[in-house]
Amino acid sequence: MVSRNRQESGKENLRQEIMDAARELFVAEGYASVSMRKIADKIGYSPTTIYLYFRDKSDLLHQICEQTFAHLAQNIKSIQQLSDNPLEKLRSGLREYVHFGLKNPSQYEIVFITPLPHQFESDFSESNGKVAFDTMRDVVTECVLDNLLKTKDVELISQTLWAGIHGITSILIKHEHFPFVERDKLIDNVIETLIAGTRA
Amino acid sequence: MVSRNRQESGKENLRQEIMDAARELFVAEGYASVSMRKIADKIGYSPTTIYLYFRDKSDLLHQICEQTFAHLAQNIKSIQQLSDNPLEKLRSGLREYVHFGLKNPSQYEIVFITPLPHQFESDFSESNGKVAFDTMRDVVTECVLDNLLKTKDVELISQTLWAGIHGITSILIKHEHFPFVERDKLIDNVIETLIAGTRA
Amino acid sequence: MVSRNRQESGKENLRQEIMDAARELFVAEGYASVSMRKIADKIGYSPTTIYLYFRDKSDLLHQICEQTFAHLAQNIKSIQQLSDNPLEKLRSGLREYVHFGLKNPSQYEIVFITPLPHQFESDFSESNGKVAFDTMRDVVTECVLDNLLKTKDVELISQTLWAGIHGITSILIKHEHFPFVERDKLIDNVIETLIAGTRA
Amino acid sequence: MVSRNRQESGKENLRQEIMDAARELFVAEGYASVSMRKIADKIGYSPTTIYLYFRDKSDLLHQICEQTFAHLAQNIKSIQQLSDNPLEKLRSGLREYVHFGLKNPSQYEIVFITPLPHQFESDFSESNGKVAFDTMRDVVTECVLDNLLKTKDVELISQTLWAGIHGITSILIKHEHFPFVERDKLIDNVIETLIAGTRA
DNA sequence: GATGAATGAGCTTTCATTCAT
DNA sequence: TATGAATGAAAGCTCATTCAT
Repeated sequence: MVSRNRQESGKENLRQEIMDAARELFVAEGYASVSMRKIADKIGYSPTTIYLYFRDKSDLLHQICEQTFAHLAQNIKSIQQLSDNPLEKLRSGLREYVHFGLKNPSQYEIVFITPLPHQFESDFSESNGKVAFDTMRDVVTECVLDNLLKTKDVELISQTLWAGIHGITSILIKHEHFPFVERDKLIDNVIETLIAGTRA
Repeated sequence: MVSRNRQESGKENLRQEIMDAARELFVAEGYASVSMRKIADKIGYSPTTIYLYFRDKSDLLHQICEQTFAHLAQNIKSIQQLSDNPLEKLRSGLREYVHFGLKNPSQYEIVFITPLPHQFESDFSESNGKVAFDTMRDVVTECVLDNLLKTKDVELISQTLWAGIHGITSILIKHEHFPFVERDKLIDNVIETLIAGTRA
Repeated sequence: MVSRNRQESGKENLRQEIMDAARELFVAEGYASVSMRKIADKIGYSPTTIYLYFRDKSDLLHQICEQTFAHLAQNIKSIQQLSDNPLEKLRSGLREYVHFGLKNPSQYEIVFITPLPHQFESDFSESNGKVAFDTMRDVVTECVLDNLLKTKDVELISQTLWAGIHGITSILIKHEHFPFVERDKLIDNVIETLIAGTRA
Repeated sequence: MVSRNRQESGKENLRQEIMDAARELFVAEGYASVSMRKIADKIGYSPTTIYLYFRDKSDLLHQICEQTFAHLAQNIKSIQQLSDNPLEKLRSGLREYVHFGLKNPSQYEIVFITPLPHQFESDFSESNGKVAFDTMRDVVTECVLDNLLKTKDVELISQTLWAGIHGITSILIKHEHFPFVERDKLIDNVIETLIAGTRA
């Protein structure tokens, strides 16, 4: 039942090990259904050990989310810096968002999909999640300033785009067995549809 | 302690009463956080009584979902029948999908969002959820036949649209506290953006 | 380990059974050191069962104390009613107090001796404990009105007397192995000394 | 997080530092409620360090009690030596007993009040507590020899007096929130009542 | 001499569920 | 049909303690 990988993993980053194990379990079974014991079992430590690294269960979840958000925001920024064309920056940012989700499904799920207890719902606006969203909105602003879009309501456009890319990301992650058309084609079509619908 | 409203409510169908109470609680507090006792208290019966009507807690949830799901398919169909214009049928169907999700967030979550214990894993493809999806695809087919869209790939278009409306529905449900623009305006914009991007 | 006495005890008063077991354990090991499991084991039920009769551990303790106080107050009153002479009423009340403690040592200990968590400390003034104390003070008042005592400070006298009878009661209970002189003689001497010292 | 005061305090005797911190915490929160971590935090060391000086938690308590107990016997003796008058020696001894208990309530509780795990059971008769009692009895003997008391039963008188002063000491400690009259006045009255009742 | 890392045992409490009636 | 009584299992969490360094 217990697979000890202390020696193997180099045991240096037990904290990260805990976060990884917890994230996967939270995604697989839901936050409320995952016990501290289950997490501990998964990494081969005692439940008590987790409390050496995290204040309590909700702190553990919180740290996981923040880490993922930071990761996402950073990726999007890096990608966007590769181009000067606002529209192209927008497109590449949207694409990176989806790819990030597909490359890190458990991280994406935990922050954007899995239903969490109410106490966590308000955290979003103060967290790195906001940073990631702001990154995208800044590019929308650029497009608006360049008169590239059919409306100047930056907030409305940004949220619309987010809804779209979150939609495709999450159904691809969650409904693995749905008979989707070819994955990249579908992603492209979603993004191009969103951009086309947003332009004149 | 609990004021019984059996006589008052005059309800004969205790089974339905239980489902209603449970549904409301699941929505308000989340499936995992609702105990059988809470449900029982809400309707003024003992917890034991619930087991006369439902095998266990998950059965109760399952019955609620199926019941509400029948409504989704039916609602979409009804709405679409109000118009002859294919594009209008498409628009009203998309809108109904979102509204249904927002009116029944707990059910929407359960089937489209939440990771469930494996017993429910395959439900989607066999459930009324699929029926609902097929309903939407049929209208897309109509639009394609009328040459209203920029591509004839019905499956690609349908899945793109579904991605979009699932996106807006799920972020509105999950990120309750995100500072969204006015809700109806956002929903409208998503749908119009999707349709505009799908047309010429 | 578990001695079931459900049938034997007539199982009617499980609530009282729990209180008795808990009282004895609290006295023997201290409130904080007694777990709900220990109490449950002692009566041969599961820990969960206790929660059918008491809100939580502190409620259980509270109920035990109140019951004992009521018992004590009632005994003192009954005894005092047997006489009309104020001084005799006082003497018989003091004696009954000591005898009550010695007849019900675990009950006496739990309310008057065992150190309890801070949350319980303020309860005393609002409880039946006050009733018992007031019973004694009323008789002191009678004595004062009859000019039988050397001072008229009713409160001071009452508390002094209480200190004395609590002292003899508690050392007789706690220091069983101390080489005391003959018990009744000692009790009598304490009470007579207190009364003599309180009179002119 | 904890400001170490090793250098600042300049204390060489960590052992004594631990005992002081522990004593204060035991008094404030009760033995069972004080964790080794709390003690360690208070002095700015790790919990592990305590085990370098004490076998375990109960050993720590034991050492504290013995240390303070030596003080009790010594204090009473010192006080009594200030007078030649037997009655005055008796009075000051009684007073010192009460004051000692109130100044060291946790130690007083441990030895005279609290039920202890059986390991401590026999401590009283072998401890400095008995020495203190003997000190008091010797003065009673002096008083009897001087014909100052109404009876010559030294043991009976001594135990009566002990009951009285233990009574006032323990109720003042345990029933902190009882609406006592002014503390020193009450203590004085108890002692004067005991002495008056013991004389003529 | 002192500690960081880790744990087994135990805590109070809640839960879904069963069973006799 | 409905329930009161009871429970096994498990939850999150804290504690005294150990061990390698």
